[in-house]
Amino acid sequence: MKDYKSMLKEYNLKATPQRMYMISEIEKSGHIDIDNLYESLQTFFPYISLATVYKNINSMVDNGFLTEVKVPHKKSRYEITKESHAHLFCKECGKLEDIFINTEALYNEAMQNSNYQITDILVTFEGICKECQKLKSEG
Amino acid sequence: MKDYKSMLKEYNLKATPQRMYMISEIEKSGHIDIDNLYESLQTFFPYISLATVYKNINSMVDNGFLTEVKVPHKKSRYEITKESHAHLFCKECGKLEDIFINTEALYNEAMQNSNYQITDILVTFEGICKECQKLKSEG
DNA sequence: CTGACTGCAAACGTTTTGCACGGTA
DNA sequence: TACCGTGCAAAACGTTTGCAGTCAG
Repeated sequence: MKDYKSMLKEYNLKATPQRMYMISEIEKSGHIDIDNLYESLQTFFPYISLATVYKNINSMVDNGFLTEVKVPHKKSRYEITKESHAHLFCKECGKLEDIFINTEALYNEAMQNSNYQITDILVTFEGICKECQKLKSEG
Repeated sequence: MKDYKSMLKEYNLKATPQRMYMISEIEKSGHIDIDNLYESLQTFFPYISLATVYKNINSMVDNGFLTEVKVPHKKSRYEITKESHAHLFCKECGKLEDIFINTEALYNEAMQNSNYQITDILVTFEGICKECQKLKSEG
């Protein structure tokens, strides 16, 4: 298992087996929602409580170790906090992927056209992924 | 009152007083969440049910008359569907505003760097609005 | 050893549903 | 008149809380 212990310690969280497995699952899937996370945890921890999953997700989000990603028409998903990036969301299969784009122009445009002091830019591209395009064309 | 009747008819919805007032409130505020909408409806319809507000919001969203806007750490807000635009969100006071930006470059970048067929781009700028900046500096 | 974490059950807030009545078209 | 929309109450969800026992540091 990766060095999840020190990752947690860095964020002042105790390294319990449940938490370490949560992190490994989130890392593996990239983005995961509560229900899928709970389900996959159950194979390792048959008696784990949904409340525990919520509590851990909340504390990890609160101290910045995880980031919540709101998705159109779906439950929120969680990812390990990393450098600023955008998301690709497939509205056919619900898949969510990272995409790194340059938001400097956006930032400048928004700063010029508003009187906000902008601190973050959230970008989600909605569309159809390659696999779903193929499925549709094969019909 | 504006021509809310024909707006609703266009979307195959019956023009009830409750719905027309809902639309006028959403239009007036730009973006509104369920609770505030319910509250403002009560001054006109003291016996209106929250369930009615939900049912109407859902049917209007379902057929595209309204659009749901997900906001960080807040309940969703609803706006009358209009041409593509981005949002400014003040994380101090929670205000949400429209901002029109050019997303062509973004679109091109995402099309080139992914194999998605992109249909929509959701952009939210998070920051601090002018009024809250002032309040903070006066602090 | 102590405080933090876990699992369970209950509580809570939000949203949806079923139904009888009333209003729109 | 027929059907859709309304209000009410109850149900269904999703999430949080309180508590007693356990574990990580």
